[in-house]
Amino acid sequence: MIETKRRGGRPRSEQARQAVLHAVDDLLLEVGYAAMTMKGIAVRAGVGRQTVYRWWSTKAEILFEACVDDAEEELAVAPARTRLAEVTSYLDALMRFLAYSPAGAGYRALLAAAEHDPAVKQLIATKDVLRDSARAVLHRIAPHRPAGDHAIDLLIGPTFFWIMSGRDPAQLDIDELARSFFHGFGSEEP
Amino acid sequence: MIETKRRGGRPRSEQARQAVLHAVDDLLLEVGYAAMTMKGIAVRAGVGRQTVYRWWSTKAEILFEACVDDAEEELAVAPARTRLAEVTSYLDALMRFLAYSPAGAGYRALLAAAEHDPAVKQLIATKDVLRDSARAVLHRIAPHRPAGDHAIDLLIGPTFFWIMSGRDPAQLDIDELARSFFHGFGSEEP
Amino acid sequence: MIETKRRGGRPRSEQARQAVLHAVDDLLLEVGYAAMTMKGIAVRAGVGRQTVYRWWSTKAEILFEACVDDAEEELAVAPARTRLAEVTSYLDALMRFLAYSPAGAGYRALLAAAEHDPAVKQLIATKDVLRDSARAVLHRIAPHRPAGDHAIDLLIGPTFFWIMSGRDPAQLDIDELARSFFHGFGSEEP
Amino acid sequence: MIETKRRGGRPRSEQARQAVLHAVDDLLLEVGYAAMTMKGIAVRAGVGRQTVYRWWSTKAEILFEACVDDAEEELAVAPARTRLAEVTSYLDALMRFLAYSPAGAGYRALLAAAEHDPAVKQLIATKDVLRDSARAVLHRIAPHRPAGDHAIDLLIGPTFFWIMSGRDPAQLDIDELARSFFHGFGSEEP
DNA sequence: AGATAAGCGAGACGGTACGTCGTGTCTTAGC
DNA sequence: GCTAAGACACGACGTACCGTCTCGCTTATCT
Repeated sequence: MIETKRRGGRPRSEQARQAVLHAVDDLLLEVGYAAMTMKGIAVRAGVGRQTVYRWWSTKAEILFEACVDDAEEELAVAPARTRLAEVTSYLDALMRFLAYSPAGAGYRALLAAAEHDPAVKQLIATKDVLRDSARAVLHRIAPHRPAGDHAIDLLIGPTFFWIMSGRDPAQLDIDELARSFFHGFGSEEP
Repeated sequence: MIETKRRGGRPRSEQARQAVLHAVDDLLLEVGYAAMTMKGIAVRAGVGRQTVYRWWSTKAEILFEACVDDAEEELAVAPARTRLAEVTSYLDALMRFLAYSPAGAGYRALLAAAEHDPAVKQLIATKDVLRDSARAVLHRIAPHRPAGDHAIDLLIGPTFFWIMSGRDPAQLDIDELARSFFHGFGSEEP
Repeated sequence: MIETKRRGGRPRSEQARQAVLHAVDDLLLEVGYAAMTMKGIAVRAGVGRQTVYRWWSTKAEILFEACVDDAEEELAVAPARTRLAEVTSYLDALMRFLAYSPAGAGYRALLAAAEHDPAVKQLIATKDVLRDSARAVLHRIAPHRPAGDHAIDLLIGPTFFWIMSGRDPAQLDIDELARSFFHGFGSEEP
Repeated sequence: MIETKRRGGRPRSEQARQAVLHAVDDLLLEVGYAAMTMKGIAVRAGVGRQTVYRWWSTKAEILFEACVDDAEEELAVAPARTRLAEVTSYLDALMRFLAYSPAGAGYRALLAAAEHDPAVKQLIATKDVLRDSARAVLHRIAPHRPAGDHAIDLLIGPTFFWIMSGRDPAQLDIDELARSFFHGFGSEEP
């Protein structure tokens, strides 16, 4: 039996769990990650503080649980006709995720928190949604290639840097980026 | 004259200023950005808390002032014989800065803080050391090109993403990255 | 039932309350009222600062709660054989209270603080231990009189002024004061 | 020569001295003794902080200098026809001084501060305006008596206690108090 | 007349208490 | 035995005032 041992007692309230996850989603957009507190989450969810601490250690854990599923879904793009279209479509999804999606906001907050806290770094390493999504795309457009990290970084890096350095997402030229992915800086000889 | 207006009053103590900047440098390495507090900085610097608040609003501001000069210096690479060597050399400096340099640790902490605080985002936007350094390199290897943001992102992005997503810096293949910068994902047709 | 409403939540810690009251008692004697701080009280009591602020607003409130019971007890004198003996005995208790008793030191500090802070003035007005004690004595020696404020001031005033103006308590002639209370300044015609 | 030794240097600014004394007077009424700060006094007087500290150690010293002359003057009553009138007139002046006069407010603040600070106690002991004024009255109405402390306390005490315990000054029966000063609590035998 | 010296307003200095807030733990009553 | 409520010890927050110091300047007396 995989079922966890339970010897009586009130079972965990799924309602409380959902309330906490939604509270985190809401608070992230309303006040931002830094101003989001465990106390605030509990109050917003209408839940006791101990109930929060019983199931999660930090706000990062809650946020991770709250946004990882959405993130995976948003980064999974449908196959396209050409390889260029496939990459373009993926980069578009990536940009939208990082720049506009609530789940993406959560992910960015977690990445930032990871920079300040090794525990968070370890947490998000358990499910690398960004690299996984890119790997899937690369596997489709070049099934005979190993799809190593190198290609993944080439694919994600420029868009990632654009967003993370605070540039306007609307001014990112996805098409040009997709072309450069295949052709590089230019035709000139290095 | 650029001279600051002074109508009496004790002048600012350069000694106190240096003590605070050094304290921030030290504390960043010793306890990390998250555990660094304004109070801790003041105590470590042997300075009154009001003196810190008088000249800086947040620890981010202090850290920015403490590491921006070093960052600029570390990212300025000497010209190389070939364009490939130039890029390789730059990517190496970039990787070392982001992954190993104390100034780079400060910069990463600031980037992360910017994700949580718009004020910090604005602060680091006043002096984009990363983009500026890449622009300088690109100007040398392709003087006839405008050196737009697109090329900058292609150059920095992959390395930046590698480091920021927590990968081992030692396993980053700088040479391959430099080649790909010129040639793209590969010879295959999109 | 007078019972306070309680719908869950950890109950107030009587231990913490006592610790705070004792800390105030101790600190008043050790460092004096002026040097006594909310922070110092909390530390001395081994209690969080929030716990102090949760139940009291100012050090004056704590001190009031800490010494009002003792004050009442010390000012309640046993009935004596003659009216003169009764008054003498009361004035002696009053002098000892104001000049030597720890509770009296607290009361003097509160009277002084009331002079600087209307809130304290209002606080000590809720339980006028001095006037109450005098009223009790006057009621015993002259049950047929209304025991108005006038007589109370005649009774307490001289001793009170002697102590509050910093004179040596030992040189106060209680017997003479008691006699004067009945006979006034002297036999001379006004 | 009593003149202080001075071998050159700018003389003390009488204008600054007056500004400080007036600032203290004003601030005492506006914000009260407790909220009055050395910094606030300096700012209000338009004077450097060091200038205040150069001539006075504490706000109590300034206040003492600012109100002692007025106090003496206000407590000096003109001779009256009868001894009863003399005492009544004095008690009235005493009540007005303690309850309504700005100088009296300063004096009450100093008395209160003395309760918290021995230095202030010592300061106001150098010039006991209350006892001095009462002694003068007693000397006039009973020149053949030594005018010891006992009579002074009988005279001042009741009014002093009335005011200091926060009673409404308007409800103090000066005439009754004056009569009682001569006759005591009543005709009953102790 | 020039030097010397002390007072002046301004304001930064190292400290420390303020009252508030968030932390993670605990102890209730209620379901 | 999980829940909501809320008190607990702890410590950082940013502000205010402490008393001291260091500026440039002014105003006097003493060579």
